[in-house]
Amino acid sequence: MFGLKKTHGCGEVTVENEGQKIVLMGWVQRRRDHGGVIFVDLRDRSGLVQVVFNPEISKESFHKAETIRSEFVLAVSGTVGRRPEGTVNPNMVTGEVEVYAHELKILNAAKTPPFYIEDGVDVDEMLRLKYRYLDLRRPEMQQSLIARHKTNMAIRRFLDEKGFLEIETPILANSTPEGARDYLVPSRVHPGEFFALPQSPQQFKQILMVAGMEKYFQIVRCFRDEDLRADRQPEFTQLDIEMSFIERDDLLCQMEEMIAYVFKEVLNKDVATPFPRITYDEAMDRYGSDKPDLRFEMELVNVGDIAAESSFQVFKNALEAGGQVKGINAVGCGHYSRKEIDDLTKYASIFGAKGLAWIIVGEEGVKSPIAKFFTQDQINQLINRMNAHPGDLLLFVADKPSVMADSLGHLRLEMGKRLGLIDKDELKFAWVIDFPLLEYDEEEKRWVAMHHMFTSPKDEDLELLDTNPGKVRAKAYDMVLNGVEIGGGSIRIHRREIQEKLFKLVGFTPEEAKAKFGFMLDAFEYGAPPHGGIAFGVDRLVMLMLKKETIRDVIAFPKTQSATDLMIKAPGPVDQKQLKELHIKLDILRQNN
RNA sequence: GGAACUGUAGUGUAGUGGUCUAACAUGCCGGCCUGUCACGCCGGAGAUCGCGGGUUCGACUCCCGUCAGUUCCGCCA
Repeated sequence: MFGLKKTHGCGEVTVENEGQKIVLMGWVQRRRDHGGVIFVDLRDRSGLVQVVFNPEISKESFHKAETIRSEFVLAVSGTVGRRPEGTVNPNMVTGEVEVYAHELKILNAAKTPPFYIEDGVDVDEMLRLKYRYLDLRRPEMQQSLIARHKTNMAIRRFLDEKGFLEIETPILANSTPEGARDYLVPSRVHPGEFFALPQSPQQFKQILMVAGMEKYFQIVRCFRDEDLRADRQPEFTQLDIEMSFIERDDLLCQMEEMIAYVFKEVLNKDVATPFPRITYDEAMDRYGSDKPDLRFEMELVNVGDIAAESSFQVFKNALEAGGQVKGINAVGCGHYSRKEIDDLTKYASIFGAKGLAWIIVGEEGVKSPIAKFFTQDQINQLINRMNAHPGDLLLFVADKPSVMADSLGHLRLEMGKRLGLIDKDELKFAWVIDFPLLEYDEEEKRWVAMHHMFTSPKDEDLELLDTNPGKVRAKAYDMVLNGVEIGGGSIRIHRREIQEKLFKLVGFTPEEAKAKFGFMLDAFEYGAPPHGGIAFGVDRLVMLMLKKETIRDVIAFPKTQSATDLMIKAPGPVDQKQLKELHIKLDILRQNN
């Protein structure tokens, strides 16, 4: 094609190749023109190597090299040599060698890129996304996508060896009640009807169990039309898994093994198994979160009993209304200024806390606006309970349990960060188990499934379904890593009468249930095996493995927070003709259209 | 739907009411240079300060609105 064939990766040239004639192809990282000799760092996926253009070797190549610029695409044939003494570059993997160019072909010129193609860039994310093909040339980004590939491969290898089948399920599926907002796709053939893109292949994978596949997995795109976050994209990738004839602990063990395998294969890191298991109740109680970051302590301490004895009306009112009073000990933060504490109060209020009570523990008594409501004995009890010492700052939230947990739990994380208690290299896995089956939706005045409607109650809680649905625990579990939920699943209901009870509890009439899930109920009539599964967020998993702050950095073409693609400019308008074919009329006025 | 932060040459920043006729670095262009590797030296070009409105004698700077990006709340079984 070019009369040349690439023989080596730029980053793969070593002293072993000394004297060999090789052909490199790649992009110009940097040109250093010394007048009489030109150095070019050539880059491809494998790394960088220095190419030397010297008129004594090839006058023609030398003159061509005078015209090249950053990001030109070159083919270079040349001889590998050890660098002369004193010119070895220890900062470069290939720093001991260089390639003396005999022949240079400029495969393509390039405009000057809008930002530097190098790691650690501090460039507006808008630009990175608009020119994603340049952003992805950066070694850091290439390494991320390589690690993601390796993760996928390791997962497939592991599951294949364990007898799992990778089976594809439809992307054009249907809308299901509950859950996130759907992305809809109009049907041309059926005017007025719509497909929905799957929020997960939940129903298909259960059907596959009924179909006798026994062990299924899929690395699959899922879609949810909800607002974005650093760790949430409208389309994201799940590792979806389902197994028949297993119980919860079989699945948990296998998944631990799989995760340990992946971390070993991709990062060469040892992950200790089994993972600690913590119940939902305990997680909420001790950490104020159902995905606790176990890399540091600072647990929430219940001081309700002491607060009840005090004369602090705010605490007492909260308790009387069924709330809780808990605190954390921000060790060594006794020096915090009024403003710093005000900022923490503001932070707590984001999560609904109406206030933040504080006590600074000093050598000689405490400093606190609420101290006057407590006897000295009660203060001492608080200090003892919270294991506080002079110089510590105690922070308290009193509210209904959900608000208290949310605000104090987040405050715990914030203080953990500020105090440097979090070791970024640590990997703290845990299973959170025994989630509630249902939660009460105040707005809709009804029970809704916390996980989904096919999640099995725990056997010992079955009778509570009729008497106290809120107390029923589910055979549901989340895998948590460093305070991030990376996977979640459950053992499913496979008995019809329990399924019907569930539908009834969440307010589905038999007719509605049949309309929405009739195919599943039908399927379950034909011999559904006991089964259960789990789904991992692959983007989040890889993000954590690579210590990235956002899943955008491990997705090749992510969307902005307003769910647009800045490179391809999606979404965008379509022709009237297309809309007409789909029988769609817009009820908005669009200018210039 | 809401809150916060950000927006100034290609890029990253400085500039907080008046020599700002907008500075610095880097990149870019031209010249010189045979051992550099963030090469160096000399010279040059490059910005209607996101957009719209207002306050003011005067606005990059203050106010209001708007757009975009990011973070968070709501939302996300």
